[in-house]
Amino acid sequence: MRLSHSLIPTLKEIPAEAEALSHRLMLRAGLIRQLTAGAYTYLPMCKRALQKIECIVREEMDAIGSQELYFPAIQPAELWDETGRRKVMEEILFQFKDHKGREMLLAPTHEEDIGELARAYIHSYRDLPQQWYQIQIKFRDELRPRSGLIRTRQFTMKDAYSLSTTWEDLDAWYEKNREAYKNIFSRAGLTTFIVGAHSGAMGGTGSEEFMLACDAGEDSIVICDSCGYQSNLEVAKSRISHHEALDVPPEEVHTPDSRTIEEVAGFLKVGESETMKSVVYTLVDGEKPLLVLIRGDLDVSEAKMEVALKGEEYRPAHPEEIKEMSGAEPGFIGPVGLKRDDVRIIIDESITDGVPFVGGANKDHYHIRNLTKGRDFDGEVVDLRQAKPGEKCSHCDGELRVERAIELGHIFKLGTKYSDSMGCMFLDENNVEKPIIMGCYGIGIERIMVGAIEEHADENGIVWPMSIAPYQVTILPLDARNKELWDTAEKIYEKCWEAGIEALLDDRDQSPGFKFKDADLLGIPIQLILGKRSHESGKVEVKVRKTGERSDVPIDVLLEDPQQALSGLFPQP
RNA sequence: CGGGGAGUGGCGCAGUCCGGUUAGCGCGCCUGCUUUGGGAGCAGGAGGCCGAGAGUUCGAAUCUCUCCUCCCCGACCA
Repeated sequence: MRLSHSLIPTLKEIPAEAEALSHRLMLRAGLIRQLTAGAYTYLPMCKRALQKIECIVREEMDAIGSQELYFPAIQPAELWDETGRRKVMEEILFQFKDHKGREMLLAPTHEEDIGELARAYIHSYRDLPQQWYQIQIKFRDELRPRSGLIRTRQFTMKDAYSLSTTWEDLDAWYEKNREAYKNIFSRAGLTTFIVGAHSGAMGGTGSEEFMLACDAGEDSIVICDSCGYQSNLEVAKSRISHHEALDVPPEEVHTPDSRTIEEVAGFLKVGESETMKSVVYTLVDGEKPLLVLIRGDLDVSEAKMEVALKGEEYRPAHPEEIKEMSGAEPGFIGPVGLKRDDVRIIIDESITDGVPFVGGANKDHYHIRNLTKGRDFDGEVVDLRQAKPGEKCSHCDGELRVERAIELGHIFKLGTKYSDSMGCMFLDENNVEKPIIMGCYGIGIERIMVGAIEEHADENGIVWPMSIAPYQVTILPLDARNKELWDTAEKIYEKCWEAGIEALLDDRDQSPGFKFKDADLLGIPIQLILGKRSHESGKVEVKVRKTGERSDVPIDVLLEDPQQALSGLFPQP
């Protein structure tokens, strides 16, 4: 590509809307242009990088025996009514009617299609196992798109689905995909963490995420440097120290207007860790109250809550419901003296037997000192606590640290959730009908690109890993009036393409400084610089973008066999 | 959805509080001349219904109301 006639609109100034590093660089390097919130035009440089990424993903998927197919993005809404997910995912669905008035939607994901396809074609254990995948656009009307391509309303996903007859076979596919993912990310030049994750509404029996540490990420991961434990913060385990058990009688105290933990602890002059937080929810099924108890200085992880409730739906209780359940306003709730006797109580492990805490009295403006679990109240004990940096690792004596991270991929053991709801059955060798056991494996294509920019960029701009670079080489003839030098540049450019090297030629009439700055910003791995001096001595200067290293290569050597002349700078086949 | 911020040529901004010639600056763009190893210089030029609508006024980018859009934090996020 010749830069003189290219759509690579680089910017000297940083557009005001961009904060994330990758977002700023993508705008400055002319990769993307925003059309509306969460929807970007992918300009040529961006499109090329994405295509490279897709190729890598495709190769690795094919290598594990996964078959590529392609589902429609437009879907009949009934398909989504079948699994109930039209309702569940309502907020993020783009819905519309076709010209006949039929209700349609743009697919935010494709499990329904997999189910529909599997039940149509898979009938026997002889058909299994199989894995299907696609690289497809997804539409999600995100509540808040953000940070350039990190969270958008339409994006490209590679989603794969394994179909197995047994749980052991699911494990095998899960492992194969896990390995393929490692290959994909390392080939794309990314350093990823594999962390235990929350399966969320996807259901299933286990899941892991592939994360890239970066400030612009939306997730937090917990890392223990001494034993290597890694987890998504929302499900991370940690150890905390507990206060001593004491046998002191409960005592009601007047705590006027002290509602929050901070106010209560301050009023009674005790530490927040000596108080107990009571959070009230309503279980949607049956509208029953749920009381969650946790130490005052700690927070509940919603993800752990979902796990504890095994997917049972819940919502924060309304103030009237709280009043009705406890007899007191929010702020004075506790486990003792509740109005209703059908309150389900779940207790975080931070509330240990025998340790006295200050908790709500279920009476306005009163709390109770020395509430003690096992003596005054009890309930199901589960781990609900969100880990914090500085806490002890649950596996060793190390200290946990927390880093921001971006989720690049997620692998799930789905199990039979969709097979059950959509009737995806097969007959086994004993003529017994069984549900297909599924796995599901996703990768955000754009996020690989964003991750590569985030991980490798320096103060001068993007630094593409060779494997996903839009072009491998950029040629910079510095003196537009020097006809001979210009011709050499043209020849090198032609030769590169003949040799299978994707080259960019900066044939614009610009100053050397301008070309250098632009080349660095664009981040093409190799720069071939043709200046007057080196040209006169028959040489081209080769600059490696990543390291800044420079070396000279004779022009005739380069023209003879560019691949050979630049070998060492290209990844080995 | 809660909180905060912003909409003025392609990009970055000033002007708005306190209404008043022709809306200004830098970058980019066009023409010419000079320049050519880290975003060149000079000269000339093109490009704007100041987010939309309604109102107040002799007069609105500026004041009032309504709406729309975008960004950031949070909530949410198979």
